[in-house]
Amino acid sequence: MQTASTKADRTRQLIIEKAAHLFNQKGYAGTSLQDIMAATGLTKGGIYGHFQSKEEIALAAFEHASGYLTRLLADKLAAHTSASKKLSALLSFYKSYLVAPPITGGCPVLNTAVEADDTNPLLRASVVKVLNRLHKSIAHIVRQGIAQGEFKPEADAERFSILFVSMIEGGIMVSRAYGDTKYLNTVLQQLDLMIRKELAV
Amino acid sequence: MQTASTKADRTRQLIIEKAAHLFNQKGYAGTSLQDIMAATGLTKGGIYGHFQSKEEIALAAFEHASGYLTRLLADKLAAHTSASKKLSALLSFYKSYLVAPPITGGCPVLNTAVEADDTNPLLRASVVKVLNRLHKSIAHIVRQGIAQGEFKPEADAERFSILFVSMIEGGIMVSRAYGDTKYLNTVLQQLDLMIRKELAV
DNA sequence: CAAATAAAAAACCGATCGGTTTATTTTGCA
DNA sequence: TGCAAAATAAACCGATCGGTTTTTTATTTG
Repeated sequence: MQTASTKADRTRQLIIEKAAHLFNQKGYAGTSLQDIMAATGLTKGGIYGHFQSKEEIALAAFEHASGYLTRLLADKLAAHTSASKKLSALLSFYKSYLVAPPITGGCPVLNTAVEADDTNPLLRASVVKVLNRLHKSIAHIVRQGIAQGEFKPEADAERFSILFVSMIEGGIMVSRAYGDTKYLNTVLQQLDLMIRKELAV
Repeated sequence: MQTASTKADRTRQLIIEKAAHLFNQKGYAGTSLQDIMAATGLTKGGIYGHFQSKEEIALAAFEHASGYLTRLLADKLAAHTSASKKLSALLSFYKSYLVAPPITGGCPVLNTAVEADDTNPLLRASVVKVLNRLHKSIAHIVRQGIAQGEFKPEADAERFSILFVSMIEGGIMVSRAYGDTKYLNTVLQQLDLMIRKELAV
């Protein structure tokens, strides 16, 4: 089974990657076809040969960005077997998030959720899917930690994953608004404390 | 000293109020002059007699929205003298935030911060001002609680206010993405726990 | 290497963008 | 109540919006 990387496939991928950065920085409404044309070096005809609408590009771009981050994250997790080390790996992943963002413009989930919640049902649905995956994987780590005897049996996995995601996204928003990593760092530090005090036996 | 409420003043206020809801729901880039015209019943000429640009409207609208929320919040605080009751009042304020949002479209600080952080320095600066006021007032409550003997002397006021704001904003984002108050409620519950376990003597 | 096919450029489309100018209406005050 | 001033409507502006059609150029593949 070959990758069948035709010119079209590569061009489509180029559009998605460039658009992902643009949408993440300037938002869906704030990014124009002209922006995407300039970033890819293509004309409208070239772009619309691969996509039917701007929204289709945005959807593909968000799925690319979130998929990429999810893969990065999964790699960090795979490096450890201990549940608390997995959670620590997540924290260090987000610690480097702002200083060297994998996708320019902050967290695509946060950005897309905030813009799309009232205006774009398809994008919102895509955000919910990603959030579900994230929650599921964090809750799974906690349950695994309980099963392995690392975490207290009465630890609430769902509850912890909700706090984990909310706190990090909130910290990213505040830190980006200030242009100062201090806020996210404080949140990450608190999460580390919660892991050691509330989860660990 | 009379309010000097001329027709112009009232019209300007109408534009600001209608625009605040529009910008908060659809964002700055996603809101057009046409939208504001439809919401106010004015034509472009009528609007541009009061403002010089769309950005000026957005700035005034954000300051109106955040000022309004700040005042609502200050009222809740003024009803109590105990520091822990003040913090609880803040929690219950945000608990009713999603079910009956004072400004349609969620939290203006969150929405504006996410959209403006990379694109609009003036709006971003205005967001930072509001965040600073919020942090200052929460930290002040904690310090007051320490002085009144309600809270532990070693409690870290700055740190708590960072966690407070980040957690709530993160919870709002997640709950709005899902269309389910559960996530914000979990965060608020955790904050209540932190107040009783980490701050209270 | 040539024919068939796919991809991209170029030109074009109506609608809408933010913003301005000019006329008209409404307001407030003497 | 009438008149100046303020407020708004109406018409207009060039630029840009997202999207389509047509033509040219690359890329396949037999």
